[in-house]
Amino acid sequence: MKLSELNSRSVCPLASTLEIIGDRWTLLVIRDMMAGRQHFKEFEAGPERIATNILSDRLRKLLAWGLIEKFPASPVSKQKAYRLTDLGESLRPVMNAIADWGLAHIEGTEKRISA
Amino acid sequence: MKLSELNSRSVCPLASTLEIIGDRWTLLVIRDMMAGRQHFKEFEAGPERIATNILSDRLRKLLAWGLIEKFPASPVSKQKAYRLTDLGESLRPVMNAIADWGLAHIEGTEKRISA
DNA sequence: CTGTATCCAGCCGGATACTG
DNA sequence: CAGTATCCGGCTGGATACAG
Repeated sequence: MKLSELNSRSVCPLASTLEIIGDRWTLLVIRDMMAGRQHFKEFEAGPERIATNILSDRLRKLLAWGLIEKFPASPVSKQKAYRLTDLGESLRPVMNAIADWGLAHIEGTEKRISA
Repeated sequence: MKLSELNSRSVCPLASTLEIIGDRWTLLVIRDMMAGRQHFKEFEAGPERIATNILSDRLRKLLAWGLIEKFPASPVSKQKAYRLTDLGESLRPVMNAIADWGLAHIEGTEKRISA
């Protein structure tokens, strides 16, 4: 299911975007990639402890939508890694807006992304 | 459960905010209020056809978090209506960021919120 | 290491009926 | 009008095992 084939509930850009990022996990995977993480294990090791089946599912969806891509982790090994496409990168303002709100209004949140 | 008592999955402001708006309905209710809607029936009549039990649930949560409030719809009648609190209003940049992204990247979306 | 598969409890949410 | 209640199918997601 490509982004262009997304069947939205309505013509509303908010509702349509929520079909993609309107859940509790997708944006966290994207956050990790924005922080430079590239491997399955790295995503799995995040502080929220995403389950492997959920992670697998989200990676598949993000690939299908063209928000992320696989690439060779090194020229020699066959190992693959994930990174954001330009389209995925374009979510950065969205991520920042959400994170900024949390930082301003939810007690106990911290700016630094845990490494 | 007040916002100050939100038990987040992590210290990450993104993850924490997603505990509140990380679903496919909450932000749509907020959108409707930002568009001036105030009554249960008006939210229910939105283009995405939210189910009444879901709407009821989200209104309750938003009230508990202090993002919306009830107020008398008119000085004479006892009718109540909903509106955003200042805290709820502060989500506007988040809403706009998400809607802007959809408008730019998802085909078929339209700027105008259906009245 | 990078995932996929499976079991399974519980929540989400659509449809509908009903109450104040 | 403003919700609450209930039925119930299906998805979400945690735990664990397993495969390439």
